[in-house]
Amino acid sequence: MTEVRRERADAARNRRAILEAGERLLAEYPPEQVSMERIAAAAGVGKGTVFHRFGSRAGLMRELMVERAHALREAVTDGPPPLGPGAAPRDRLLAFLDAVVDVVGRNKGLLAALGETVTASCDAPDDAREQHSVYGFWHGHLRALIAEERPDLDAELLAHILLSALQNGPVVRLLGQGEAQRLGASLRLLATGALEA
Amino acid sequence: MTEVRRERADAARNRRAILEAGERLLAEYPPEQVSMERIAAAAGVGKGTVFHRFGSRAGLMRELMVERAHALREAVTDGPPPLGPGAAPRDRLLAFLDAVVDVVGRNKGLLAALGETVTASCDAPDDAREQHSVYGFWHGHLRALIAEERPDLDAELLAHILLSALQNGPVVRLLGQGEAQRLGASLRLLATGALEA
DNA sequence: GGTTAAACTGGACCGGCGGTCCAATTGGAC
DNA sequence: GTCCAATTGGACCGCCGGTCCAGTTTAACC
Repeated sequence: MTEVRRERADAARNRRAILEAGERLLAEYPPEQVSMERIAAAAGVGKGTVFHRFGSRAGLMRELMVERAHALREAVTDGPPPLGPGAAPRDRLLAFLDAVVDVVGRNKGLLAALGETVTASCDAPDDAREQHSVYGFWHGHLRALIAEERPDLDAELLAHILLSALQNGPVVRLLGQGEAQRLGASLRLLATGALEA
Repeated sequence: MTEVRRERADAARNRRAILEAGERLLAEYPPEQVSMERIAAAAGVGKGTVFHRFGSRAGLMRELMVERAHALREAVTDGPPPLGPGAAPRDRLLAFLDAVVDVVGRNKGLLAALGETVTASCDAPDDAREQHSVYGFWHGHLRALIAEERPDLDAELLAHILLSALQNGPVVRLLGQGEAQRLGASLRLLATGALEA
């Protein structure tokens, strides 16, 4: 039984080119102006190639988001406290909120595009798939920390509410103007207020 | 100087038909499946008529939302306490949160469609226009109540965050399953926690 | 009741989107 | 070098939001 048929060299090269082109375009234009065709052109490949590798627009956005959130994910699961394991749940939660705000702040357009995806996918899919997405990971982490600190609260829903701020248009606009610190402060205020209620 | 040229009878009739068709379709299908052409067909008019009266998809959605939110708006400005003027800001705020959750819960798809509009319009427009929209009114009311109770907090941003829960996909899904009470409870928890911090 | 200007109507039409398809090309195991 | 499968890219599809305009309807005025 040989290896599972590696990805061809040119395919890997084009995959990188597509991801980088998408990243660059989303950093410069609002998501509704970044069509799949434009990404393909900017990457120097055909449209069919993009869909062959990523399946759909939502698939590409998901991969982009996974890339951007990778460092945070590792810091949470394996890194040092207060973000990683070891600190008190309350401290981990506050540190995580700041870190998430930071990631979103440095990728304004991307989260918006992902938000549309999340919203649209809420009509049919099984909840299991959500667990593998970036949103699912963020939500699961928040929920676990809240539940650990205050098992009597509705951690599931509170986690959704805290994250939903990051999909709100006016809030994201503020983030784009460098107000990340301000958003972090208000989110921490809400979180601590709920935990101490 | 005579009256300002009333709307013609057939135009008024078609306007009603379009609004009712849109309302009906949005109640039954997710917003991305409700195209302007479908609304026109369901209302028994041509597509051009719809665009003539409402300008754009966003315009239609805005009008629909204004209709749905009309009762709440009046209750807030002229109705009895605790929703209307007279009660303590804190009580008005909690009552308002419940009322907003109720409106959104009975109009699942509509807010989602409006959310896309709000998000998209965040790239160019002056903030003044936002004041006239339903979102603008809700946000302004919340902000004023928070500021009145706790002038030291970031009322502007906190109001946005509280409202953003209503645009979050998973949260709206819960609302669609009759969990309005659960959402109201968590929002009240967050609000009271912040006010007492 | 007839005249008339303006408001309204609706369907053909437009560019662009996400997504599909498949003939031609390319890579790499042997 | 051979050969098969993975990959490629652009033509193509149906649909969308939005525009246009020739024809129709309304209602104000005489």
